Amino acid sequence: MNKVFKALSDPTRRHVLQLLRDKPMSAGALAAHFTVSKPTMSAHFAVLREANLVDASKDGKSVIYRLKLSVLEDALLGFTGAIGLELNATKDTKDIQHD
Amino acid sequence: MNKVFKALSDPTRRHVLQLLRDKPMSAGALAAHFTVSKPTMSAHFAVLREANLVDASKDGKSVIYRLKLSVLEDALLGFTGAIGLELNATKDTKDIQHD
DNA sequence: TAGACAATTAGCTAATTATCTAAATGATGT
DNA sequence: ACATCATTTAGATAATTAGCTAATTGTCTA
Repeated sequence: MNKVFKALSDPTRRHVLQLLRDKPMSAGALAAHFTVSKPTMSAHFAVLREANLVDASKDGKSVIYRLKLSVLEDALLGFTGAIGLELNATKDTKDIQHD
Repeated sequence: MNKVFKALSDPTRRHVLQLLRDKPMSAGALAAHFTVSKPTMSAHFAVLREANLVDASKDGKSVIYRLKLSVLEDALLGFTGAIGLELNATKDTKDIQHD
């Protein structure tokens, strides 16, 4: 959980997660949304992988990143639960279609 | 919001927030829960104040820290909303008495 | 097999962070 | 006024972080 919060402490990484919310994307497609260099983005991806927030799979020349929503959810719920902040997951993911 | 996530990236600071969940506490009382020095704790408090996550008020020789739950809630909801992670506040704080 | 393309690794730097001890500030009580 | 107690500030250091360019690895395709 500490790694998750460390990962979330950088705005670029939070934005990456946000981009991955809709659909998996390649490292290059993600990097295109930012002004920093590709090696810098690669380092951000490594932090997200290390926190287990994303999943990487090779597809030809590309690496496809996919958000692991449940890991994010667990970390956030773990924390809000400990704080007694009653954000509770509706878990009604029925109405949200992720293809 | 960035400052909130930066503040949350340190486990000591997250634990401080957790201790403040129940009741306001003095800097010294908070520091007593940790092994690091008091100046180090004071620096952590400064980060939490800077993020507007806590409120400090002087009471005699002591400084009393108080959690600002709504700021934490707003930052978390802002992020989960952007991600499309449907953690939603029940807001049934009826059953939780904060003095 | 050579070239092109996608991504990561290597190696570096500047800035930030967490930590410490010692000193300063500020309030209370004698 | 002075000693004491609570907390913060000053000043230093070691570790981490985000960023860069250049080089490497791996996969296609011509």
